[in-house]
Amino acid sequence: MPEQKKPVGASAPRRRRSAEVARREILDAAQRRLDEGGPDAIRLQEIARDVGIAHPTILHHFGSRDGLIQALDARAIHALSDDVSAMLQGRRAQDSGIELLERLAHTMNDLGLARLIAWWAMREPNARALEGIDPPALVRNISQLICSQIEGDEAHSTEREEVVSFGVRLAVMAMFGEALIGDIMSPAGAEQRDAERHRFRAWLSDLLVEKIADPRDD
Amino acid sequence: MPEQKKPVGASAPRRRRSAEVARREILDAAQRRLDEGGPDAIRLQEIARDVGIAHPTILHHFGSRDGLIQALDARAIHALSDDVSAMLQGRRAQDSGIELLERLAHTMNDLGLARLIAWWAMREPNARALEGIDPPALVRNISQLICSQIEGDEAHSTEREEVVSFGVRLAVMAMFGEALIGDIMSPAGAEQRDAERHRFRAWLSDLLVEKIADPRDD
DNA sequence: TTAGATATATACATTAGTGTCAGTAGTGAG
DNA sequence: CTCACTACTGACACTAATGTATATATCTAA
Repeated sequence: MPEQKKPVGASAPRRRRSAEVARREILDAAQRRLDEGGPDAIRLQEIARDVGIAHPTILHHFGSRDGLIQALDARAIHALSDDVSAMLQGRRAQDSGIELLERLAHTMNDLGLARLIAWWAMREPNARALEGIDPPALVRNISQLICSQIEGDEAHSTEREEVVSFGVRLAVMAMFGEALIGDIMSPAGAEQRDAERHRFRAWLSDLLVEKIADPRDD
Repeated sequence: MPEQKKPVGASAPRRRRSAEVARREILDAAQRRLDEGGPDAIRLQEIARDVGIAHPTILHHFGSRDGLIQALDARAIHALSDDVSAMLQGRRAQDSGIELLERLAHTMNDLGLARLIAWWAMREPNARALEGIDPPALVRNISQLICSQIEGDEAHSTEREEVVSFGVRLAVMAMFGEALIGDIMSPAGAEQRDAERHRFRAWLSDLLVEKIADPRDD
């Protein structure tokens, strides 16, 4: 009798997710791997183990490793874009300082966006847009919104708009940098880390609001 | 007759470098690969081809791929450390603003330090020191120097020193961020890129000098 | 010139990771 | 209940990258 090829003992009971859920779980696991071990840690077999599936299942859902990475990029970018849209909608001038910074920091840190963007930027040093989203346009939108809030819809000069856009970009870069290397540079212990970060953001927020609100140049 | 195992045709004339030179050339090539294609592009065979050697030669000099990467890290970190030391030596209060920023930007961009640090931070999310160098201590040194320059060696308060250290860290994070994602966020075309960056740095420098020099808190 | 040291080369072994294939098992619709 | 659909699996093929073993060429020093 030929040894049975099929059942082979009792394989683990199979759990069947909807395609959507499966994709989400896989992406979450991949994100976790990226956060914890860097780009090299994104390995189909390990991700599959995390999720509790076999690695060909990942290929079934994403086509290839590259497809998975692209989906990872796309998800993060759209999360950020939605975030920004929400900001643009909930337009309140007063709380814009610290709250915007905290929100940005949250997206960069907790959602792992900073790492993802950094990795992406390393892979594609010359890219100008990602997933159909145009970062300069986002920056410009935010800048113009802030301009109009400050000056009450008056026409603002080009120089002024550039300064505001500098401020926006500084905020983004700072939160990006903080997410990636903030811990390394901070002298604070693990307990005071959060408090110190908050103080830093408050300080930065003050700095930006002050400099941008006062149209004092030079 | 057994086919000859030895000479096999005329192989390319062999160039012999000193170990030091060989190591440097290999590291340079690896750095270039990292800059252009990200971490995944660091492959022994390709690096070897760039240098014009066989890949086992790299292993001869660095022991393993990991050894090469560690050497890459070490070189960059020490370059940065030396840079900082030089700053601390050439202590002039006046030009400290824009020149320090430009110098930082140069190290981050042209020497590829930003990419290397980003990659390193992604691989070792929980590291506190690298290659025996303690970033918080560097930050503190610079902060104290700036403090004493401003206040003429008076005793400065702890709060004040924190503010200054915030400024230093903001500068580092901003230049780090600019090196990695500055191009993506900038609306400027390739020609005006440099000019715009310079304006941005000048603006940031003003911002920092202004805020830090004036001990006006709240 | 010779001898030792070592930088470098060729050829090969090994492994790890992606991708393929053919079959299995949940699930929902009729 | 049956059937079609597809998420899922195990086994395997393939590739590419690291690392090893051993030989050779080139430099320095005596």
